Amino acid sequence: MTHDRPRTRIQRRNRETILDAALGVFSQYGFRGATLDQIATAAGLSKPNLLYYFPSKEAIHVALLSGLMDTWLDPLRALDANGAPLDEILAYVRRKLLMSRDFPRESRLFANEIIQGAPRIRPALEGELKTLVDEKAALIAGWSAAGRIAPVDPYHLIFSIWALTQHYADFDVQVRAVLGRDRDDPFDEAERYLTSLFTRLLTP
Amino acid sequence: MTHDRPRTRIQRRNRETILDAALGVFSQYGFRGATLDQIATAAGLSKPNLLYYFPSKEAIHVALLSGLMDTWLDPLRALDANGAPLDEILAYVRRKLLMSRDFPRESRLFANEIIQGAPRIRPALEGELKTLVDEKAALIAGWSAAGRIAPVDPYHLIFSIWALTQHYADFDVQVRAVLGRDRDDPFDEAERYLTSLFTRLLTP
DNA sequence: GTCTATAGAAGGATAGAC
DNA sequence: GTCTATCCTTCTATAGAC
Repeated sequence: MTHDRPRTRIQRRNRETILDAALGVFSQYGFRGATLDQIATAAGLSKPNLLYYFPSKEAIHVALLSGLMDTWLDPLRALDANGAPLDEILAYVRRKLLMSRDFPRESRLFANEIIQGAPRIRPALEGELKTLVDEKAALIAGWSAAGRIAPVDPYHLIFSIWALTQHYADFDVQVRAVLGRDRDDPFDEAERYLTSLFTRLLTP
Repeated sequence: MTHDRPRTRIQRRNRETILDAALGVFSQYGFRGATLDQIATAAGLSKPNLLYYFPSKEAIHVALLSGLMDTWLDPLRALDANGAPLDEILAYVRRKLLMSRDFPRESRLFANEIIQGAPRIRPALEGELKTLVDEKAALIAGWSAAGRIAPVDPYHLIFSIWALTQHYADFDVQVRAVLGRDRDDPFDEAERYLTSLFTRLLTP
């Protein structure tokens, strides 16, 4: 059963190589726009060899997506009810921005999936994702009601954190085209800008 | 020359039908993921008939994109140096949010193109787009320096307006999945939230 | 202008040698 | 485990009848 749990080191390594190559291709072209040829070339393997490790193109995509949702939600999970409200939210913003900087392909893979109507992860959106957001929104609403941060819609606050941080990964090309080459690293600028934005927004 | 300037009413109407159908397909699947069959079916025409009006799949895509950039920048162009700074920026946010609500397919078409590295509109990003943003950023920087709005990086302010408004079009599925069915129209909520956000951010 | 039929290339997946 | 060869489907685009 090569397609279930890899046993040898070679198998594990090849699966990783394939997933890494596939991440690059899927994140740029979407599921339908990506081809096994592109992935095989990027992975340095033959097309049939790909299909020795994964039963189909879709299986590769699913493997990427199922690992992704957890990684994607980790920064939000870490939002701590016992911390200082503003600090907690600013730290969340920074974690999310770091993910955009360090894992832009994952961000674009996710964006592609959502733009296409989330055909493969809609259940996770309405389940796992919604559950976690509901929980953290309640926490933020509590902070807000207690006057520890300014009054704010907690759901749209979370949306705005997603939008503002993922923008720097998903629209990287546009950001760099507009800023030109004579400026700081966009992510350093973004960190200062977003910190200031959320501080002003949330300070009571 | 059917592919240049349409003459008859039928030609114009069919070209519009095709472009409308293509907008739906390209915006969801991206250029490579879209097929002429899908577009033909959506347009209610045969595949060869599509290629009677446009010379190729790419020509349809290009036709959509070239019209798009102008439409996309109109709300920013309308930012008026003679208006009240905060009102001008809030009005810009509202115009952009309305475009997300009323033209989500255009927003996703643009998002797909950027995520894929902007292979067809990179020149427009570095030219037309950058020029306009530079001009409006200078205007905003002037307002900021004069103390008429709070100090702010004008480029990242513009990015944040794009990110926050386009998010409600491009990630519509996710927004609705998280909010569930028992809430207001997301766009009404978003308008209140974004107005409040930018008011707090920019009030001196 | 619109259709059926089809060419020719590219795509996903399998067979079978090594 | 990995490859070459190949099957079958789908895709873009064209030919040619009407």
